[in-house]
Amino acid sequence: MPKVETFDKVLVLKKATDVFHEKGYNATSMQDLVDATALNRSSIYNSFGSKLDLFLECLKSYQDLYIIKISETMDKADHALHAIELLFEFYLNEILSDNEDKGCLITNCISEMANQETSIINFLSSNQRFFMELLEELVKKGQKESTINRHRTSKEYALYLFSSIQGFRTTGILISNKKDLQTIVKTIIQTLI
Amino acid sequence: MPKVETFDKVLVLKKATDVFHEKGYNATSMQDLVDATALNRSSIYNSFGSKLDLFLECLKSYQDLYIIKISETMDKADHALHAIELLFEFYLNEILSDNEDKGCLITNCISEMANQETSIINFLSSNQRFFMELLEELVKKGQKESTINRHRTSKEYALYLFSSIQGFRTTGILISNKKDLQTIVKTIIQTLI
DNA sequence: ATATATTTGGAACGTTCATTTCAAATAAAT
DNA sequence: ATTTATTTGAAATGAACGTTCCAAATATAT
Repeated sequence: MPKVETFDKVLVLKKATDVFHEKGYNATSMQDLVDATALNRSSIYNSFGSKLDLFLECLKSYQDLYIIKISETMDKADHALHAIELLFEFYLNEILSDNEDKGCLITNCISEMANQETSIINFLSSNQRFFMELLEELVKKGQKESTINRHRTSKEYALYLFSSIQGFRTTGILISNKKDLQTIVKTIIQTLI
Repeated sequence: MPKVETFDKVLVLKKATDVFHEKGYNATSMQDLVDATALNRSSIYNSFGSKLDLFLECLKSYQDLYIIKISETMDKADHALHAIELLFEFYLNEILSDNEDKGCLITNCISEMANQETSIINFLSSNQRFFMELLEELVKKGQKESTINRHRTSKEYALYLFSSIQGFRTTGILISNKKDLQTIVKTIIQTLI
C-alpha cells in the first residue's frame, strides 16, 4: 500500500516549536520552518496543513511537555503549598536556563495572537481552564491542610496565581537575576501563607 | 525656503500606534500604516525612517501618554498605598475598556520582540527602570507612612509589583470579568498591607 | 514483479513585503 | 516672480511571503 511517513513527527514538532518560540509566530517564515525541520515544503503542508495548523500543533506539544514536567515536579511535594512553591521554582529554572530570553511560548502567544485567531483563542482558553483547575485544586487542598490561609477562596487565589505566573514569565524575559526572581516568587507565595 | 510638513505628527503617531497595538509589530504591514495614517509611503519614510523607527516612536508616544495618565491618576491619592491601588484600578479600567483584547502595547512588545531588536531592548529597559523607580519610591513612602508593611524592602516590593502589573495586563487579554479582575488586584495589594 | 497510495523534491503560483526612486507639487525666502 | 529645500504621489524595486502543483520516488500489499 502507501509509502509511510518517514520522518520523526515528534522531532519535527520540536524543531518547529523552537523556531516559533525564538521568533514568534508572525516573524517565522515557512522557509525558516523548512530549514529547521529539514522537511520539504510539500511534506509540511501534507502533514500539517498550514502554517497556523502547524503552530497549533506546536503549541499543543509544548503544552503537553510542560504538563508532564510540571506534574513530575509537583509529585515531589510534601503538601499543596509546597507543590505551588515547586511550581514557581520550576518556572524560575526555566527562566534562568532560557539564555535567549524567549519567554514562554504560550504567554507570548497570548500577547501576539489572542485578539486575532479564533483557533488560537480556543487553545488559550483550554490552557487557561486547565491551569485554573490545577491551581484551584491545589489551593483547596492547601486550605484543607491549613498550609494555605483562608483569606480568599481557592478560586480567587487560583486567579491570582494564574496572573502571577503570566507576570513572572513576562518579567523573566527582562530580568535574569536569580535573586530578583526569587524575591518575586517569595513575595507572590507569601500571600498564601 | 522649504515646504513645511503639513500633517499632524501627533495624530499620525496615534493612528499608527493603534494599528501596531491591534495587530502587533510583525503582523502590521507598511500598507496598513499607509491606510491608517492616510499618509503617502514616501512621507512615512521621509518623516520616520523605517517601520521599526516608526514603531519606536509609537512606543515612546504610547509611553508618554501613559505616564501622564498614571501621574494624573495617582495625584488623587491620599497616601502611597492608595496611589498603588489607584494605579491598579487604572489598569483595570484600561482592560475593561479594551474591547478588542489588545492588551498593553509595551507588555506585548516584551513578548514579541525583547529577544530580537536591540533598539527595542533599550526602550524596554528604560521603561522598566522608570516603573521600578516609581514603584520603589511609592513603596518607600508607604512604608514611612506605615500604610505598607516592612516584610520586604521597597526594592523587593517594586519587583513584585512590576511583575504583577505585567501579569495583570496579560491576564486581562484573556479575562474580561470585572469581579475576577478586582479579585486579582485586591490579592496583589493585600500582600503590601 | 506489479499495483497502489503516499511522500517527496523542486519549481512555480500570485500576492504582499519593506523600501526606493523620481518627477511634480508646494510653500517659504529672496 | 523666482529660487530653493522639502514634501508628496504613484509607480517600481527585488526579495520574500504562504501555498499549490505535479512528476518522480518510494514502500507496502498483492
